[in-house]
Amino acid sequence: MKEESTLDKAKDLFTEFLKKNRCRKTPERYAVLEHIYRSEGHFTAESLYQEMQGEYRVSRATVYNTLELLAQSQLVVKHRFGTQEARYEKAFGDKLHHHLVCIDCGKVKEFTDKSIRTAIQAKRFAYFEPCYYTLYVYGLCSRCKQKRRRSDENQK
Amino acid sequence: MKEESTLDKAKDLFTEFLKKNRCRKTPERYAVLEHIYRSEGHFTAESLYQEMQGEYRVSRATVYNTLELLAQSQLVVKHRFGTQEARYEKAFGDKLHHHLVCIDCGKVKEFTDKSIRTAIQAKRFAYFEPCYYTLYVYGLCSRCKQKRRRSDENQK
DNA sequence: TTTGTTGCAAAACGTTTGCAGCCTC
DNA sequence: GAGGCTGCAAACGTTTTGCAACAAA
Repeated sequence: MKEESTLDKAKDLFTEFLKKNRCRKTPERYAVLEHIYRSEGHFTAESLYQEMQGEYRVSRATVYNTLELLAQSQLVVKHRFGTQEARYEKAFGDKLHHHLVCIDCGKVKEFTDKSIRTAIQAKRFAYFEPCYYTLYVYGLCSRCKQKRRRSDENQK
Repeated sequence: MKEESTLDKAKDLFTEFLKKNRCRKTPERYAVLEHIYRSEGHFTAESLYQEMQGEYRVSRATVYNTLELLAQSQLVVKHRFGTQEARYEKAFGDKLHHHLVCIDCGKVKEFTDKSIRTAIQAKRFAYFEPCYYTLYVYGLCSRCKQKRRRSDENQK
């Protein structure tokens, strides 16, 4: 039995999703999916659009449209860390993780925690069927914490 | 000893915060705080602005400015449930809670869970000082789940 | 052949900003 | 009195939309 790469599996899942929802399998949609699954880390709609320009010609509209489909099919997670711009990341094949967001500089770090994950996944809801979840812990990164301390001292 | 209302306590905390950050105590800022703490549930910057018009004349700019200060002082939490518009809720005096967000209709429900809360609050980070956190569980509310089931059946 | 999808540009939307005047401190 | 804050309107950046052309089914 041949081993399938994460990208291949993601493609299969996307195809299945498109079929189920009677959407067309356009090359643009697969190009977006490929680009995302070949890259690492977070990205924005605009950064994705820019990066893809050399490689495959897609319009911004299609990028947004495809991201919406990928989010619906849970191949991508859409984040809003308090800023105006939405940030995305691939959701399949990666370990589940949570996010630390610095309230001063906006930097985002990831972390994992088994007991948190277990507690959340154990939860059952009477009239709600969970699909996925996001946990953002807001606070100060060490750099910004120091900055604040310094400016507090100056104000005395 | 006189009992202080939640609103009074919130005002005191806000005053303290303003003093600490060398901001002015303007009537507009307190009007916004009062309105928020006299209302229930979620709101947007625009809905807050609209609601306040009869009661106290504040500009949109001041509403945004004050919401920012209230978020910084943690008297208000700012949420981004995947939509473009930010949603806010008061953060002081209310029980800590998490959110269920329907991915089809966007409706938001609250829930609490002690073991989740405990797990999150127990977590320590090496180079990060947490202030607050948000947990959003995305999924389908019972109504939208039924709707999907029906349309799936029709498509067969 | 049908009609969902595309690219493009314009529009919409929520939010931020610049500025003159006001009012805390 | 100084300068932070206000209201207003214009500007901004992100996302959505309308439309004609295209291509998947």
